[in-house]
Amino acid sequence: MFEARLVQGGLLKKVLDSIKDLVTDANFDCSPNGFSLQAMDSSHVSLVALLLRSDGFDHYRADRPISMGMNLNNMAKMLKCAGNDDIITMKAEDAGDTVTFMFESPNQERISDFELKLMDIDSEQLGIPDTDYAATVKMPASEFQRICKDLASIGDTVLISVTKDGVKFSTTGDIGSANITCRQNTSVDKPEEQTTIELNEPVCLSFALRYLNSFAKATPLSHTVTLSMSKELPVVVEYRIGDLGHIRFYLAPKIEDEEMEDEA
Amino acid sequence: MFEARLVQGGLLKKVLDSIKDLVTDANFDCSPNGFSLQAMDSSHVSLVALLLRSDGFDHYRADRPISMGMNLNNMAKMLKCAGNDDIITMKAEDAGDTVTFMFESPNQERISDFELKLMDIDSEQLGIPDTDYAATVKMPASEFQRICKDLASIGDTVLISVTKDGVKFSTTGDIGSANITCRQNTSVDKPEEQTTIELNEPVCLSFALRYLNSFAKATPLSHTVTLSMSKELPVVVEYRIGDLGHIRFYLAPKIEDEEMEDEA
DNA sequence: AGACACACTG
DNA sequence: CAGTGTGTCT
Repeated sequence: MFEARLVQGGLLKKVLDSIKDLVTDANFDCSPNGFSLQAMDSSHVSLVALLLRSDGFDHYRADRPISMGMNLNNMAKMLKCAGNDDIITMKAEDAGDTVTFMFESPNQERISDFELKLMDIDSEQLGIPDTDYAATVKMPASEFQRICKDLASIGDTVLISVTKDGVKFSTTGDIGSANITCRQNTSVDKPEEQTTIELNEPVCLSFALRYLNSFAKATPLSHTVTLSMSKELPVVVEYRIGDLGHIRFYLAPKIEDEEMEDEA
Repeated sequence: MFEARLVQGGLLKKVLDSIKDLVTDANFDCSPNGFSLQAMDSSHVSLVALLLRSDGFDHYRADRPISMGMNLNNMAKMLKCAGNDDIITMKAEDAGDTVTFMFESPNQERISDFELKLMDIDSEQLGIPDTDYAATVKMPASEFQRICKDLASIGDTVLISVTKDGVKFSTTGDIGSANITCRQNTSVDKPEEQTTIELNEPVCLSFALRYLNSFAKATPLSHTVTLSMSKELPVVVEYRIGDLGHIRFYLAPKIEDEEMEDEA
């Protein structure tokens, strides 16, 4: 038996909106630790890892670990039927083939329950090592989203260069080129408006803007985003979800040779 | 000679927006009692009945009853040319083949008139008996609209069950199933946010969500909607239009056998 | 011309 | 919070 109650149901709605365009089907793992998901995007290029910790829920019970395979578009469709301030409860039997979403309006006048059919999904759970990164940039999520959107109108690849002073996003395309530099600023009043850089070693990596723009759909979840990078390793784009957990996106950098392949 | 002046011209715009997708051509009846329309939708499944009482207009004159056949899409197109707070006056000669819509901006700075060609339309005027219903549900129109929209994303038929405690909307589809229950609440401060149930006998009827969603286009006309139901009889979905009249939609329930036909 | 994003109002 | 209306971008 699995049961999880989240008073801030709107968070779950936003979580699904942020990954349903990237991943079509995925297994949610319900364990005593929490409610989590790890999946490759449908083109098998990037990886999404979601964790909602059990202690972040208002009630949580997972008698034994179960895995629930869902079509994320269908799940999102059902969650759209919840109000943004509804309380959402998920329930599933250990051996059942459905999951139930219960929505309670804040005043309890309206109670809905939606039953979604589960599906069997092959999934390779990758072990993701907890690395120390050469550079970690923390910046306002909306600013990162804006930059990725703007640069995508010029080119399709962004070169991210981090030095101790700041982070530079560069692209080149048919019509010209662009560089956007964000300087470190710890001086701003509000922490969520700060851009901070932790640097062990300067890094300089290229990524496909198309995926970064997909990741940026998680912007409504958090004021800030964290980019963690090391040479030749996938970037980690992380959005914290209140005190509930986080969603992390992984994307391998483009290598020069690969860029040529893309053009072909 | 027919002439009717409505200071709240926006109401007429909304009325047309709410029926033009359901009914393409219809006769408006202009009589001393008021301005009314009764028509089947284009697939001959549901029925629309509109009544705007003469005393709700700011000026009203109908020397003798006339019937004006119009293409509702064309009429709606013309009304779109009126501002939402324009004063609208309709005029027609007894034997003419056109109707004139006059729009006056609130400050009288702009006066337009649009002439629409009338057409001959066959119409069978059905007598609608004034029944006592087994159950009448009054609820916020926006909530009804939301429920019909949400459920249509899951299934195509809704089962409406009314008991003295509340009204339950249920559907089933390929991806799963859903139930939304609204409890009676007369305690809320504002009457337009209340859900109230008048019950002689519990009822349980199925309807095609497609039509209910068309009916719900009338939501901008009123804060509340009334659903009147009796076993095996068409549901009446009524929106009051200020103190001007009402618009009523009728839809026959699905019978089990009919549902099977739909699948074929 | 249509769709999306933003800002505003109920 | 949600719907509407506007403005912008594709």
